[in-house]
Amino acid sequence: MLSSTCCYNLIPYRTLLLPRRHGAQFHTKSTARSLFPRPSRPPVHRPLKQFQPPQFAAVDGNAYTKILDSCIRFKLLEDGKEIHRRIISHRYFAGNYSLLEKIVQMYISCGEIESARLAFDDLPQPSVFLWNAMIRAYAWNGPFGRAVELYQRMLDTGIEPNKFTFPFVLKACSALEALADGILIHEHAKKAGLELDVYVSTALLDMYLKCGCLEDAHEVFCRMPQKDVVAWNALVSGYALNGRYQEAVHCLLQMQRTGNIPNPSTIVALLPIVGQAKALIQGKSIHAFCIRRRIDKDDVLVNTALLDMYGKSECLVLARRIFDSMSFRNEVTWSAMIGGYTLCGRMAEALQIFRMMLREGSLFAGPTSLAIILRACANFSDFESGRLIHNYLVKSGLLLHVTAANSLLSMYAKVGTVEDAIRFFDEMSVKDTVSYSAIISGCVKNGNAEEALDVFRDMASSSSPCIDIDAATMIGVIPACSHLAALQHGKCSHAYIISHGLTSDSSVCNALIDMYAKCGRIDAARRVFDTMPKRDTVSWNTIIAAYGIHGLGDESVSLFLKMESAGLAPDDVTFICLLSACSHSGLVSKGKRWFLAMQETYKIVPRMEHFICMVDLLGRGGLLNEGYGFIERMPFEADVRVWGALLGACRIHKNIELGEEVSRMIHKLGPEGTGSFVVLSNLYSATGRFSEAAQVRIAQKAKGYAKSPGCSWVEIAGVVHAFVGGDRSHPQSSSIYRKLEELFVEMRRLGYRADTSCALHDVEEEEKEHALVYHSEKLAVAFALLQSGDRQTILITKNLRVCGDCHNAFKYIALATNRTITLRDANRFHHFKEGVCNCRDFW
DNA sequence: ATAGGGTTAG
Repeated sequence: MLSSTCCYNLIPYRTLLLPRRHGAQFHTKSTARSLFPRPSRPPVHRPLKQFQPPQFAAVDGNAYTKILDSCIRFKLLEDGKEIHRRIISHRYFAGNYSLLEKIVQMYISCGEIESARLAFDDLPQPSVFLWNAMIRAYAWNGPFGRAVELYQRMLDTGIEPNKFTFPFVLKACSALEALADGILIHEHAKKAGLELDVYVSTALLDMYLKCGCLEDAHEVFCRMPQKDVVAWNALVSGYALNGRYQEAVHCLLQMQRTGNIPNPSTIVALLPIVGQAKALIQGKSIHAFCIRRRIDKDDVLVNTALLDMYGKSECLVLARRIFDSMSFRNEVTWSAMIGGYTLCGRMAEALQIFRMMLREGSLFAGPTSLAIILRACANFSDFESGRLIHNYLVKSGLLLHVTAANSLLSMYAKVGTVEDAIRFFDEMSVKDTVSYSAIISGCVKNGNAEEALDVFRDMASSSSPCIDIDAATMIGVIPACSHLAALQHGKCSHAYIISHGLTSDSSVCNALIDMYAKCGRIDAARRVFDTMPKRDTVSWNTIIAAYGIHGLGDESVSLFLKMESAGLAPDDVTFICLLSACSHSGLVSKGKRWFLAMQETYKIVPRMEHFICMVDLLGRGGLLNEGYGFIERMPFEADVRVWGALLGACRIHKNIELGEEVSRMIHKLGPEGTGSFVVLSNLYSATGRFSEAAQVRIAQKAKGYAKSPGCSWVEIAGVVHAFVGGDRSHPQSSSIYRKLEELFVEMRRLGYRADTSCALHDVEEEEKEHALVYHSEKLAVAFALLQSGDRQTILITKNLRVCGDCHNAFKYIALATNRTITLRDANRFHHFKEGVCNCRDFW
């Protein structure tokens, strides 16, 4: 800053020190400034000297002290700096510590923490007051770590902290969630006999709550000599923020019993968790309390919190009533209303409110509101609205806001195409961890796991400080490994998780269990499950499903029973996992019993998915007619997937009459996807009715449904090699085909005969056999045999279900090569060893 | 007071 500007700035002090000419009090910074408007041109013609007494050194410290007081009060930085400069240049003041302390205070009040610190460090012996001021400055503005550091230095210097020091440094600990430091400071406060001071104990309470140590917080609270509403509110909000609904409500009741009346802050702290718990009855009674006490009158915060609570409890009528009755609404109010409609699946109203917000509310929709509306677009696959919001984001410049951009990215990843999402991702000006995580999981959800791993590699090599791989990222990456059955990648992810201390995160472990199971390593999956510190419902569901796809249904059932004794209630997904496990292991009667128990004992209303499992269970077990009757007795109309399960079973058991009947039902519903066409066509082929099979194929083509090509892949030394049927694109194609020919000679010698009923077309036997030879899984296994070491287990993954001939062929391949081969198809695992497969004879 | 990325089943 030029000194001329400083000269000008010095003018006001004189005025300030004079009696109030304007007869006005200076209450705030803004009034102070408005009373002294800056002149439009730099007042170089009014040099400082004009205001200096004839002998500068004769100005005593008192005058500067008074000027500095004004600087502190009105945050006049430039003026303060000038005084600082003068004090430095005149050694006369060098020993005037109180003046130098004022300099530090001045810098703090002007928000110049670094300058304050420099001045502070120059002082030989700062007073306790100044230590406190400096610690407070860090505790309020950050960096919070500095506050703790300074506190430590204070102790090292031999200064006793007082009742002001503790609250400040504790506030910094809260912000850092630095529990260890907090506990140490608690000890110091105890020793200093200040633990029970109102401010210290309130700060301790707050620190423990922010660090999630509710028990310690409660202990501090109990010992507080006077518990005011503020302390009670702190406790309520602590429980609420940590998701402890029961304790929060209990605390509210206790508070009232001891004569403390909840105020708006209490209500606003409590309501979010009431909404989360969907505790509508409690919510209503809180609402009634608000009406009785009239604390909802014209209070935006209380009303918005009430509205949000009703929205989260899916009680839109009451939410809307509050919304309509509010005379003043802010952005949060509108967003909460939109969020409520979104949660209940009412897109039209959600969008309507959003438009109203822009039109009537004369509000600018901020990043948070847009995140909510974009989530609505994603949930309802409303791509068009999403694009409109994209426009709005571009126009308003909010696209530069990472949160808003990430919401948009996630919308594209969920409802758009992977290409759109990737294009948008590449164009994002700022990317952070969330952006990367969103695109990775988006790719996986759209079936492009390879792309996901590519993005992850980019992410890992990025040097940006905003990008660090966290638990949520890994939860996106691990399923990519599961999809590809890329065990090496999965193991690397596991290593990363261990080395970065993420093993305590249940969701990460759940993803790992799933990954190991889908990569054929049920043993490793179980080890993760057994060693994880805390198992939630998803953990149990995952391990039950894991044994299910390995055909170990009995283990699934016994885990289900263990889940109960571990004190976790099974949910609807648990039963889907359990029933499909029974189905894959042929445990028909057990499955039936659990389906009944689910409704009677566990009071779970079966969803479409449960019926799919049951039809699959009955159908695979050969009880085709029972399956048909089961569908007819369903309480709601069966969808394509339920009939598809039965059709699949008809194919396995070669029941053509029922198959036709079922396919008629499917066509009545209108085919979704291509599955039913393929299954029906294969059913005809399997029973030798090739012309019908061909007709189905033609009908499928005519209606524009393409069959997704069968594809198999295998991971060799960390690289995934993929094959489609008859593939000759692989660089080692010729040796693969040669290997396959060799294998066939040996397999035929052992008794293998091609099962041509699986071939799709009405062609000569020999030609059919030829088509079967080059099914993708056979190519993959030939390649794997060429590449992998002698005794290694081979894992092949296929996107569709394995055909009967390949299933049979794999038994002979395992026998001929004396290997264990695992084949994971769209449905389950097949382990081939010494000429047999662990799965029951469904083919 | 609203709040971006996340695991299981079919």
